[in-house]
Amino acid sequence: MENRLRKSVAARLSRYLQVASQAAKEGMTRISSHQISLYTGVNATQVRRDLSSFGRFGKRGSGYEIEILCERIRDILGARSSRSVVIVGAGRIGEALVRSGLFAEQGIEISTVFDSDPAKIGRELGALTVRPVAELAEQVKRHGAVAGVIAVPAQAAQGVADELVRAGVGAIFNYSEALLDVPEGVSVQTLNPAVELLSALCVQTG
Amino acid sequence: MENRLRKSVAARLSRYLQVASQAAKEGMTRISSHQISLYTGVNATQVRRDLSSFGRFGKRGSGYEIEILCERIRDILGARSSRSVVIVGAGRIGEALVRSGLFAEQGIEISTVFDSDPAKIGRELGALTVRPVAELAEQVKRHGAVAGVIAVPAQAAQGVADELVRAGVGAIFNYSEALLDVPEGVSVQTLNPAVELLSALCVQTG
DNA sequence: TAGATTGTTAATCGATTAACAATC
DNA sequence: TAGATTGTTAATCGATTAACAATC
Repeated sequence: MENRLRKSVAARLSRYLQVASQAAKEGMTRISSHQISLYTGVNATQVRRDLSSFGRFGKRGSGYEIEILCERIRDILGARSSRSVVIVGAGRIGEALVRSGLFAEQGIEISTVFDSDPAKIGRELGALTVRPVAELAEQVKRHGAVAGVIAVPAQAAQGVADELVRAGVGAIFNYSEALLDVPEGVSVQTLNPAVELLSALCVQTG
Repeated sequence: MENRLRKSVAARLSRYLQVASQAAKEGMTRISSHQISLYTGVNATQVRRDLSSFGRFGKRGSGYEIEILCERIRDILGARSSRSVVIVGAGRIGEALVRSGLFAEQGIEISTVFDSDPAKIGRELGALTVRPVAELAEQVKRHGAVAGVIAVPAQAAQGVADELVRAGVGAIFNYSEALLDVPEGVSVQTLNPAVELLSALCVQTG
């Protein structure tokens, strides 16, 4: 229970940090709980409560100073993150993830990108080089990766999941449509743009 | 309140349908609330309650027949969906969405894909042809699109949002990192793979 | 000062969980 | 029959919302 609470708070803090970082990039210097609410969909009172539980760093009348806000949230999340993940599949989704600057912002390192297609191996993706899937276990261990992202076609997904589990990751993020079976103790989350969009569309236009 | 309840239920039903459809593709014929729970992350009791509120179509002892389950959920969602959306941006995310079969499965039509890059206009993406952004308002009206997906770089996102609003869509799904400002009455949801993954990672490994 | 927004309390609502009779 | 799973109830917990004093 204690753990569950902390996790849902951490997930929301992560969203606040993303919004605050982007707001800073767009030249804003202060942001209110109401604005954070607009951009994240999280209730404004909830935003204030989440933040105030870690100290009073808002200013009544003017909101939160973005620079301080980012720093504080990074501190709070930092204790529990600074983690490394690997991505399997250098296709559209894999590439979009690797090229996103959001991970670095939250102290999460994408340590390696794998693909099984010889044509893709060796290609540069941002700062990374696509490596052969055969190196998966070795690289996961070397970087101490805690999570693996599956961004391969559905028919290859279970095989990749098995290899990730064997390599020792505790969490899998599945961007394929496949239903993955993993041993107890390993968590799987299916997260693909179409799934997210459909759920959201049902909520919006229901 | 009534409306809010229905919407959250609709979003969950959408996830159940996605899992059931995929299970059918993988050759399964029956599925239990526990299995649906494993694959969606929604509590098994919640799954049973959501489904039983629309009638008793499970079989005690053996679970839900997938074919019947899909049919029933499609019926339930069908009443409120059968909608059309447009996608702006034929890059990695736009392409991933267009090529996903999940939309058709839920009676949602991706009616048009736009891009501003002359090199991309005219390209075939699945069954669609990439069209110039200049046609946006005309196409939104012709297809009665209720939602627009923004899958363009952050610096172009606000302009696209303005055009979507002017064209009359009520919901925007924002896959860029930009913070969008829209008039009251238009909903915006930011949904990008990196954001989703980061939130999920905080939940998993916090 | 006046206006705005935080931090916090209290009330309500929805989700989660355990439990179990009904029944396939 | 025995085993499994649904449909449903009851208890608990977290999220949402309204409200407002404190204060920048």
